[in-house]
Amino acid sequence: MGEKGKSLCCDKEQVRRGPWSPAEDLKLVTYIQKNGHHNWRALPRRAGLMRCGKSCRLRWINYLSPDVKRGNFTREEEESIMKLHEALGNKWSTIAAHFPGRTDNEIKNVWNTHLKKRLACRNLSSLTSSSSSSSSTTTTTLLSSGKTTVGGGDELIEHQSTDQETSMATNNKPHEPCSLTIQENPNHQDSPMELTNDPKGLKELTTSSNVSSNESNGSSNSSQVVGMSRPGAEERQMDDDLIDLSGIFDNPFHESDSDFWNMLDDFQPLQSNEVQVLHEADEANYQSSGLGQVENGNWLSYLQNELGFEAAATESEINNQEILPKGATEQPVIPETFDKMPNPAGYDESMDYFQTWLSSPENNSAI
DNA sequence: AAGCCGGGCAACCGCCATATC
DNA sequence: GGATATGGCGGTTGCCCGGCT
Repeated sequence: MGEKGKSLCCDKEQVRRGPWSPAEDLKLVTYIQKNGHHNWRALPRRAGLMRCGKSCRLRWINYLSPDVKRGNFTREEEESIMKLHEALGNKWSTIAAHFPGRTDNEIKNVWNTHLKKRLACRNLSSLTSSSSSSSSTTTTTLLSSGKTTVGGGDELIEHQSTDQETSMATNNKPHEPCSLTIQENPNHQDSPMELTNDPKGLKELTTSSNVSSNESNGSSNSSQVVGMSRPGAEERQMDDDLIDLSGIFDNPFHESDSDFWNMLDDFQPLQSNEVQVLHEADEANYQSSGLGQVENGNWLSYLQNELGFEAAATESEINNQEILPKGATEQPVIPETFDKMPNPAGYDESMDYFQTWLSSPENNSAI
């Protein structure tokens, strides 16, 4: 290939770009659940998607895979990321390897949007405090706009870093301009905590291992909160090279705000001995990818039923690697309107969108 | 109420590494 | 060993949404 490095997996004239629609998501999930993803380039065509293979891969890895941990980063995760970044730099995939269920893209985003600023503030803070005082006293003040709980969204925390925090702020990367006032994520916790003038309470605020951050939309499903807290966590010294978080992320579905994932949650209890129909050649890959660890046959069937689809069942159909609409007997037919489904903003927030879309006579009849 | 602005994040782009022929 | 195909990674962009004026 003369143009090494160029992504030639797709013809830009032919592929769809931009946000993924629910229908596309479903197609991708359906296909991968049935066939695995041994060949990303061929996948979109076989799955009936007008997408670039790389786009499918990214969508799967970063969002649709059941292995992806949905939800917010805990304070500990954030601290771990900062430490790892200090040691590894922008090796996002390496950093992500320490956080099962977290993707490099997600960690990269968290770093760029939150942690980089926080670190900059800490560095600045440490400079300020070291020049003005040698005291190691933590002087955290809290400016509340009247609400009494964290999570109300209005609290500003003027934060001078602790010794522990400043000790981590050794990154030599350029600092972003920032003030010493940090807008704490209003949802940086699992449950409201009373704020008083009690310094102890303030300390808890800044060190609690139960707080979670980056709640993207504020609706937290308690069943999906993945606690990283453990006794003495705040004093825990991190391994420089390896942070073993295995066993912490055991729930493959962690979208705290998405009915889509909630619905999938509902089907976990239904996971059964249903045989996963796989192409033989794909099975090893499928299993080694970890996909096989999560038996999603039932929720897949549910989704397919919701859209009036049923999975290919016979060997020939499987070899054809296509999902057949109900009633179709030959070549797979992806309803035209299926691709014309709108992509409403925030569809992620409600799986009802599938039902709503289906409830439309024209859409339903298209299937 | 409407417009503006900034933050957050999903997705894309281009390059590199590795596998395969 | 070279050419090509594919996967993977990191940087960046652009859209959406909530808060502010």
